[in-house]
Amino acid sequence: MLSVKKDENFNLKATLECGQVFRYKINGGRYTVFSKDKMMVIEENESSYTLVEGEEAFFLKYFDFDRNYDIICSNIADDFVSDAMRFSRGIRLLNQDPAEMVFSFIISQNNHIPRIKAIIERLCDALGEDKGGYKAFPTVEALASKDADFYHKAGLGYRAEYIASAARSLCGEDFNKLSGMNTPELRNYLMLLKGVGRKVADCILLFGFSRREVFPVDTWIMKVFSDIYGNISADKLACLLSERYGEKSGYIQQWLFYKKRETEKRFG
DNA sequence: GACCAGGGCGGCC
DNA sequence: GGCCGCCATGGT
Repeated sequence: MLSVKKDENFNLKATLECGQVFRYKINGGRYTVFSKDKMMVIEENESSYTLVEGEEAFFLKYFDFDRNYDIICSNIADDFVSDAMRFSRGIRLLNQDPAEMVFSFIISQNNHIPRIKAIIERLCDALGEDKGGYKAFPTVEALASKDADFYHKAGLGYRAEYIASAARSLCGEDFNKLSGMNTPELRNYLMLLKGVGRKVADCILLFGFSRREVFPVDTWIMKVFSDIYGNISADKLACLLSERYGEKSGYIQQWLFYKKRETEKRFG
């Protein structure tokens, strides 16, 4: 049975709660994580995490274990960034399913994380394949089989037609081909989908296509940088930060996002 | 009962 | 290109 060290490079709870993933359950020291049609059950011990259910190779790829986080976390230029890094140390960027990210982050727009999770769970229950004990994330084909009215009744509000439209657009699309596109090309392609703007596209690129040079700018990141850069548009800020932080952009974005939300949760 | 949320769209200039 | 009002819904 696979075990990994519980150290400064892996904090499972923070990794799951930092807003990059919507399908997981935490019961004390027992974590259940869902991705595409897979399920992983992980138990936390005093010094390690043990994968008690699920595929080992999938687990290692999903939790980004082919990357060296000592290097990623070293030589951080800005003080407020290294502060956030220390606060968030142990967060790993997950390698998630591209299609699942497309629909999850369309749902995420102008929405609270608890509600995003509830909506996604409802969609899985209604349209996901029964895997015996749990439901898979719905396939693009399954999502394309329903119309906007169905999603409206599922409580998606004005995002109902976005989901229906995106599903129809992506039906039959070759995601391996998409993975071969460079980041600007792929961003342009994603932004052709209804309901996908710069920010949602960047989340899909970062979490679904492992483009670590991308720096998604949402309302929380805007709060972090508004006093530094003043009155700047989210899109401009995203370009600027991606250029400044390069391949560390995704990690830095996650540290800042997590710290901002956690501290505001406590005091605000 | 406001206010806000991992924003995007359409209309306007 | 940039700005602005609106969009459903429900958690806090």
